[in-house]
Amino acid sequence: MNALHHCISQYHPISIAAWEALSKALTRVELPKNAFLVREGMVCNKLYFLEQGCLRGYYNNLDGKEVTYWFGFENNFITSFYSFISRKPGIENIQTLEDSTLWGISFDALNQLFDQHHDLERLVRIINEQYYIRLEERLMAMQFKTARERYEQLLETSPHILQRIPLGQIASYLGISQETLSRIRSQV
Amino acid sequence: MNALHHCISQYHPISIAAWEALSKALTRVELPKNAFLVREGMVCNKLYFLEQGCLRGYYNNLDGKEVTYWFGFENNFITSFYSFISRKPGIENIQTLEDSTLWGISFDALNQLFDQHHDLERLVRIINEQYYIRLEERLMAMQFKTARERYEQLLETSPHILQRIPLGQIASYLGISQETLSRIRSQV
DNA sequence: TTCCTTTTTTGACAATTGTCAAAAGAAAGC
DNA sequence: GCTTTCTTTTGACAATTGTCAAAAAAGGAA
Repeated sequence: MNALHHCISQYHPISIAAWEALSKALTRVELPKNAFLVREGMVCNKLYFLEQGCLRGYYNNLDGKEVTYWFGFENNFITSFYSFISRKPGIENIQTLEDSTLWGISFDALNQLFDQHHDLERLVRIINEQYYIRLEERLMAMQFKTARERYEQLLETSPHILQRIPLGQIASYLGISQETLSRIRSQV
Repeated sequence: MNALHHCISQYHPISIAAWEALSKALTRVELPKNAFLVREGMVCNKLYFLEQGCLRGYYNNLDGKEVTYWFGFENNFITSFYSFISRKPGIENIQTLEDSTLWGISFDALNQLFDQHHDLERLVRIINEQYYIRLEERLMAMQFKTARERYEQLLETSPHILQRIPLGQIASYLGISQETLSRIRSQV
């Protein structure tokens, strides 16, 4: 749980009371490789913090293909955001790509904590904002950069992805076919 | 200011005290068509609510082209999000596309209100979350849909954009060239 | 109205990326 | 070690989209 506390403190420090209440509400989750944390069609009731391992978010496209649009690594917050926020079934699956250790908190427990600890709600607001900025950057890249540029950007900003994730999933994440990504890599 | 109050209440009701404090902190801004609300290289110090009119967010790409990635209409919240949150200069310009009326609040004033009114911070957290979901949907479309599909989706979800915005800017927003969009339109 | 400016469309061609199929390479199990 | 399975690369070709240039259409101002 130290990793979570350290991660939190980089966003916004919270009171000891808030941290203690939060700690009590957390459940430890250990999953082997290729297990599912969230399945499509279900309401996602938990927000997770990933202490160790890695995961991907994907959905099954109409044509039957898996579409990976998201990876999670150590110290990332993980949930099926749309489902968790809207309380409706989501279309996304979240799957471990390695043996993983997470800490989870339920939607209800989190909202109760918000009522009791204003600083905890502030923390979450600030984290949300930072994740929004990241998403915005990704959208910009997707909208205005070529496949090659997106790959080179990934090499710079997240080289660890290349070492931990199969190429086909990275290609999907970049919005290109696996063959195109393979050709881009051979021409650098 | 009624429009703002109504808009807020659809996200999360706030106390009368919070609303009164917020009202006092707001400044009315009226801008003619083609005026700038935010300029690149500046720190954006205000969050706006658009009561009447429409705006676009864009930046100047390396090759000299304007890249439009965002439109705002009535009842939208408007800011240079990265700059407003991180307190650093942004690369984006925000420009009116029609005569517009907005209400603005400064970063400092908003954060002071957060300290005094927990429910106001909750409101902003919830609004942020809804905007995050919208952004996520846009990223999905950009990543996994063809130009034609993205245009048809825009026709369904935001037909008003077509009637108020020049084609070149819509094309940029969809991540395609104006010529391609023109051809897509002629083939429907 | 007429002129001038901006916006949209069209044509020709080039560049990028996708698809299908097969081969090569790497990893995991026995 | 040897299979078996999964992952990555390569080839050939098709489809999509971009670029440049010019024409057509639409909108504003005098």
